[in-house]
Amino acid sequence: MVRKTDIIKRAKRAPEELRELILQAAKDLVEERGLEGLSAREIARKIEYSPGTLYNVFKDRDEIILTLESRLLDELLGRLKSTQGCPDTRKRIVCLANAYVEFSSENPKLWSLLSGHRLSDDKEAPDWYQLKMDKLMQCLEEALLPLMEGSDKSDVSRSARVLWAGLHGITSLAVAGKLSTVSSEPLNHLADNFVETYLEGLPPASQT
Amino acid sequence: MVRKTDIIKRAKRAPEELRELILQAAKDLVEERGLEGLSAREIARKIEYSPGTLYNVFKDRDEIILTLESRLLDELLGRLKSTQGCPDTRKRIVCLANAYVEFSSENPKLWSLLSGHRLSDDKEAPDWYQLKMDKLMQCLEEALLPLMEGSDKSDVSRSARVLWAGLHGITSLAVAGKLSTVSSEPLNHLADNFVETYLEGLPPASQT
DNA sequence: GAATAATTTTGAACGTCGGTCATTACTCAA
DNA sequence: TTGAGTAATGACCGACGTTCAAAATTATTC
Repeated sequence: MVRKTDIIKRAKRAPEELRELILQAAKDLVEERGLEGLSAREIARKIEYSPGTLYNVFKDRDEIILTLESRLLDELLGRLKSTQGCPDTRKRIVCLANAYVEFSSENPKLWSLLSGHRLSDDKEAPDWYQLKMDKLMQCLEEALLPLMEGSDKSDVSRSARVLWAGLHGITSLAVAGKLSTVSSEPLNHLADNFVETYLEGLPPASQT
Repeated sequence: MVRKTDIIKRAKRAPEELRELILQAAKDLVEERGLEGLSAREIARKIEYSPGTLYNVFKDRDEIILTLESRLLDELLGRLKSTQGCPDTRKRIVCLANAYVEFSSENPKLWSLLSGHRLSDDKEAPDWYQLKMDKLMQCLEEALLPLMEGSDKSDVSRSARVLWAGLHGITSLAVAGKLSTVSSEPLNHLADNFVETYLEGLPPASQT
């Protein structure tokens, strides 16, 4: 026997459930078609709601994308934290870099949200986004600290940013296929070379 | 006395002239409103042609953007070449990096075409684009060569790519405002630190 | 000059998009 | 059962990239 609620189109759902449904569909869409393929209408089609519904849950398209980015950063942070085991300081940083590169390679289209998505108009990233960035940066700073005992806090902070930006540059160019016609050098070779050489070049730690 | 050709809307132009008109309008548009603000219709409005006309000159929007990118790369290459004067090898590379960073800061919106523009669908960058990249890379490789006398060609090539990608990462994150909530560290400090530290970390040249 | 051919420019039309909001469909407590 | 409150809708807006038959303009020929 068929109850009415089996047929209705406009199913009521718990708000959280709907939110997750939207985000999952959005993620799938990006994974298979990239940022360009992510449209409100397409999400709506996937989850069998009308486009308007999305705007009861998210302010706009940017907010959906930023939420995906946020979760990406969370996941990345998790990966980085789980590489803390290595006793040797340098190796630990190389591990961090490898985790970063590996993560970016696993799903390039998703990853490229982080480098490819620009906010419309001139509005800037929300606070929680910057906070997440800071956490990531802190992770790098902590790993760097033992190598830079004699340096200012600001030096450590600068080096962390340089490492971060460098990895970002390598992965985002690689994902965009803009790094090399010929070389086809494995991504992690570039990343390893970068990290190892940079660390090697840091001023030797002075004991106090 | 008013001749007919003074009034007509549909002025005939030399094809090259029209092409330049379009590109100039496109460039202006990007400079003031970024990639998002660059629409075929808006270009057409600016130059007082109809949208269709653009498609007699360019295949599609991507081609216009790629042409802008190409000219950017040309200009950058020019800047890099004009810093070759410095006798000291290390300083010369630092100069290259500074030229790069300076160039990217002069017009951030234009610059961010290079990092922000993704080709639609899955079509890849045209050959001449890759060739230009190779030239840029060659420029770096030449500057690196004296520092890496004992190394393989492939090592030099790899280091050039790392330098390039690192600079790309720093400038593109900076342009996107994603590098630091607090620090507000001048861009060139990061770039200098990156280049100098990386160079310092390169294996010492072996004399043969 | 007129007449014809060749070329350039047009702008309406198509399908898409992000986003809005009055209307509708549904839920549930009284 | 009813009526208030909530969730979902989908037509609508303005804008987009792109196409293409038709129109306007220029070139060529007689």
